[in-house]
Amino acid sequence: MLSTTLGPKPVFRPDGVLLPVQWTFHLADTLDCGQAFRWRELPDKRWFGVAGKKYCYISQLDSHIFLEDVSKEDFEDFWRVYFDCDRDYEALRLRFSQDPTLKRAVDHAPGLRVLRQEPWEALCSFIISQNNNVKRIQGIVQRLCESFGEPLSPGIYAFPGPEVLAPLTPEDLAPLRAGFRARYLIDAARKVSEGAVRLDLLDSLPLEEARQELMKIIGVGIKVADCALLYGCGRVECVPVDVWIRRVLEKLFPQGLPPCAVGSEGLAQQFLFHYARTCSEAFDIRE
DNA sequence: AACCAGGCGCATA
DNA sequence: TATGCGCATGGT
Repeated sequence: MLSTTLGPKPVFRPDGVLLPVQWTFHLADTLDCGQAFRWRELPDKRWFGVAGKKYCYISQLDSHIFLEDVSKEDFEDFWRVYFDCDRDYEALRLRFSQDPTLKRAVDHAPGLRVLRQEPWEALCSFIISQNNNVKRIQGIVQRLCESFGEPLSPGIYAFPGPEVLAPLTPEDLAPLRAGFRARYLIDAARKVSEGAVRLDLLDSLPLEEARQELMKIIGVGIKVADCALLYGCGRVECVPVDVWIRRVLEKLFPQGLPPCAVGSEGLAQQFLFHYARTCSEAFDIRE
């Protein structure tokens, strides 16, 4: 599904980068659908977010997405991958539309994209996500970055690396108010920084081995592992099953996801997750 | 004031 | 293998 025939190319200008909306890219659906936790919509409707060691302001225009003050180099080296720009989402939409139920989910948010985040950042974010809600996940991640992340610009902080968190204690993390998840973050940081868990192998390992590698970490079960693999390693064949997806699968796909989703099940999952959460009466999956 | 939130670890059978 | 419970915190 990777394609070089995406149509209009990005336009590089001195004041930023323009992405054609023919790529099917909707900011709100993509940045506020529970896959990343560092994006905020500002009062002027721009979105601001930090990812890795980069940050940017983005806005949704009629025919383009505008990445403010982003250089061609930063786009090519970072945001292009982050925003999954080399995937043909129009072709994906057509393929998923072969199944009537999946089509409804895709039509509900056709501009939804699955972001390719940093593995460590995705891992930590979804450790924090367990038995938690999106608002509080966002708050904990923000305090984590403000407390321990490298300053990129006044008031803007990178996500702290594993080597920063590894020597800390749960008491050090108390200001995050992460609760029982604090010791999970520290265990993850220690094992990753010591090399006991190898994040660099996750995109090439067979899926089950990649899962087991992540599940060496206390507080990482199959769901958190699958989230790290899908959102942090581009493993789009991987389906994190949370309570929402479990209900969707039970009610709508008792035989499993349809053939048109094979190989991209994780992407299908994201459309279904978003549809179930924002349009539950259509699915009728609540009791 | 219980119950829930993109789960997981542990005890028990 | 399969349940059920507690877990920190904060919002309804």
